[in-house]
Amino acid sequence: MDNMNGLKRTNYCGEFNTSFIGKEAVVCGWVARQRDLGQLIFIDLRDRTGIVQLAFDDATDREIFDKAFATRAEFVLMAKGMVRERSSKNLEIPTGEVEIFVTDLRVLGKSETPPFEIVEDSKTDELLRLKYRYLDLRRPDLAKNILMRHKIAKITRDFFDENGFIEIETPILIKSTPEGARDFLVPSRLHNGDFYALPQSPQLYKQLSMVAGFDRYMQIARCFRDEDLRADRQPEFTQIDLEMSFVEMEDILDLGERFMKRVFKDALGVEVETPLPRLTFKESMERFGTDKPDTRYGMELYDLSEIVKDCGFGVFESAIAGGGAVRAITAKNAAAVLSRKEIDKLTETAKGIGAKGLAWVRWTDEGISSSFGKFISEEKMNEILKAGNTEQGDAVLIIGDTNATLGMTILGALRSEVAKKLDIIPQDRYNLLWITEFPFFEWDEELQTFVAMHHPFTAPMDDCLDYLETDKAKVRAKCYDLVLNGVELASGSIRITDPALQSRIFDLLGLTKEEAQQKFGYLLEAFKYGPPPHGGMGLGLDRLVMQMLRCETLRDVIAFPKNKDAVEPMTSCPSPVDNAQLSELGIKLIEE
RNA sequence: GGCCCGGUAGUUCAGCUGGUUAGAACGCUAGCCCGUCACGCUAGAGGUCGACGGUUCGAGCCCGUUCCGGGUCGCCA
Repeated sequence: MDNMNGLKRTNYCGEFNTSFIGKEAVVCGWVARQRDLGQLIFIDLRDRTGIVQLAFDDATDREIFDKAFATRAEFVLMAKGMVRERSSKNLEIPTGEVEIFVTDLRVLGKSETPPFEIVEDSKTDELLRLKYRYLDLRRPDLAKNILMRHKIAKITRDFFDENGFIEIETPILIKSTPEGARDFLVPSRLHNGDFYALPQSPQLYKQLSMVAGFDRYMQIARCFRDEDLRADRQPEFTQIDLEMSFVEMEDILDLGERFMKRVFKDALGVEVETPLPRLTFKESMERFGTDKPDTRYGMELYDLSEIVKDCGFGVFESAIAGGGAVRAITAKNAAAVLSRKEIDKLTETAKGIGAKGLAWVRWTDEGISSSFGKFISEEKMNEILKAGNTEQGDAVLIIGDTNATLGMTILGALRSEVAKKLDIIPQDRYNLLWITEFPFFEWDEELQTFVAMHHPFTAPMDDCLDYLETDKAKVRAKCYDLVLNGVELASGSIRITDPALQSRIFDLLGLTKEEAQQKFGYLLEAFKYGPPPHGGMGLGLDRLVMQMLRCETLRDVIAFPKNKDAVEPMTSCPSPVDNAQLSELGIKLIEE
C-alpha cells in the first residue's frame, strides 16, 4: 500500500475536458474498470463526480505499468499525470475526449471483489445493496440522487432565508402525545418509568416559536412515526417544516408556490406555472375519487345517479335510494385491454376496498356487452354511454354505493389502476396542485361518530363556525395539501389561537379539560400570553426529491434507509441490548 | 395482522409434463493481445436449487409448514 506523500488532488474525475490538455493533474478515486490490452492498460477511475480514463503503457515505465496491472475493481488510487487528447475518443462520457497518462500511481486502498458490481441501473436485490450500502452509494445513479437531495436542501435553505425565515432546531426528545401516529419512545434513565418520544413533527414547538416572536420559522426537520412502512413511507423521514405569523391561508399558499417554482427551476431547470391549480376537497373527490389526484391523465369520474335512479337495475336503484350515488369512469380505447378477465381482477380490487361489486360496459367492434344490460332498456344504456362520451372501443366502470364517499374512493382507486394498465400516464410532467377546504371531521364507521381529521389546533373555516355543534359534516377546515402527480407532498393549516374556540374544539373532539390540559397544557398556557395568528405547513423532503427524480421508492433518495420491516440491514438495527443497559433504565423484558 | 409476487453460481436470470452429470450472461482466477472504453480471445474455478417435512422408483419443479425479501390493504390525527 502506498501513501499520498507529495501529492494533492487537483481535480475531481468528472471535471476533465479538452481545456485540460497538456496540463498536469492529480486525481483520486476508485477503479471502476481496468482494461488490459497487453502492452497497454486503461483504468476508468471513478469518484462522486464521474469517471476519467487513466492510461499506462509498458514501454514508458515498467514499474507503474506493473502496479496498474495488479489493480482490481474498487481499489483506491491516486494518480498524477499529463492530460492528453485520446487518439480514439469516447463521446458517450463527458470526459471521453481526454485521458490522463500516468507518471505517478499510488494504491491507497485495496478491495476484495465486491458482492455486486458497482454499475449504473443495478438490478441487484435491494437487501444485498442495503447491507453494503456504502458500495451501493458508489453507484453513479444513487450517488446522483444523494447529490441532488443536497442541492434541493440547499435551495430550500437559501429560498427561505431570502424570505426572512430563520431555521430553528427543535428538540428530538419530546413529550409523547398519543394522537395520530404511534410514537417512538425513548426510556429515561434519570426518571425510570418515564419516556421521551421522538417527534412525529415539530408541530407544537414551531407554534411555540410563533408565540416567542420568531414570526417566520423553518426547519429541515427529521420526523419519526412508528407505523408500517411502504415504498413511500419510512419510519424516519425529513420535512421542510414552516410556520408563519400574521398570515392567512393565501399567504402560505403563495409562499409554497414560489418555493416550488424556485426549487424546480434551480434544481431541474423545469418551469412551474403559477398560480397552481386549486381544487376543493369536495371537487377532488367528485372528479378523481381521492384527495390526492393525479391530474396527468383524464378519465374523471362522472355521476350517473340521475340517469339510473329508476333504470330498473336494482343495484343502482337501491344505492341511490339508500342515500348514495352511482358514478362511473370511461376508459378510452380500453375495451380490448380490459378483457372479462381483467375486469374480474378489477372487481376483486374494488371489493378489497369495500365495493359490493363492479358494473361494467365494454363496447368492442362486436358491439356492446355489459354486466347489467339485461336489466335495463336500450334507451337507458344509450343515456349512460352518452353521459360518459363513451364511444366504440371504450370501457365503462360503474360503482353504485349507498355510501357516496366510499363509492368515489373505490372508483378513484380503479381510475388509477386502469391508468397504469393502459399505460396512459405521461411520465414527463410535474402536475402540482392544492387541495383546500378539507372536512374538519370525518365519520368513523366503527365508532359511529365524527372524529377529527387533523390535529386539534387546525382552525375551522370562518363560515363554518356556526355548524360546529349542529352539523359536523358541513364543517370545513383552513387546511390545505400540496399534491404532485398523485402524491401528497405537503400539508398545512391555519391554527387556532383563540382560547374560547380552542376549548370548544376540544369539547367537540371529546377531550375533557383535564385531558387537554394534561396533553397540551403547555401550549394552552403559552396561548394565554399573546399568541399571534399563525399557520404553516410541512413538506416531505424525501417525497419531493423522490418525485423530482422519478424514483420508485423513497429508499433511493435516502442515504441509509430502513427496509420494509424497519430494519437497517447494514447495521442490523434494531438489535437487543444487554440487561445492564435495561436495568439502568428500569426496564425488564417480558419473557415470551 | 390480511392479500399478492419473489427466493436456483458472487450478481442477474433460464430451467419444458417430475426423469441421466442443474445451464447462460456478467463477475472472478490464469494466459494471450499496443488504443480500449460493457475491450477481445482461450482456459478454469464457482451450486445445501432459502430451510424443514411429505408425496414419488425418482423433486429445482408437486403438496404442507416455515424463514427471508418486495408490493399493497389495515395503519399513517
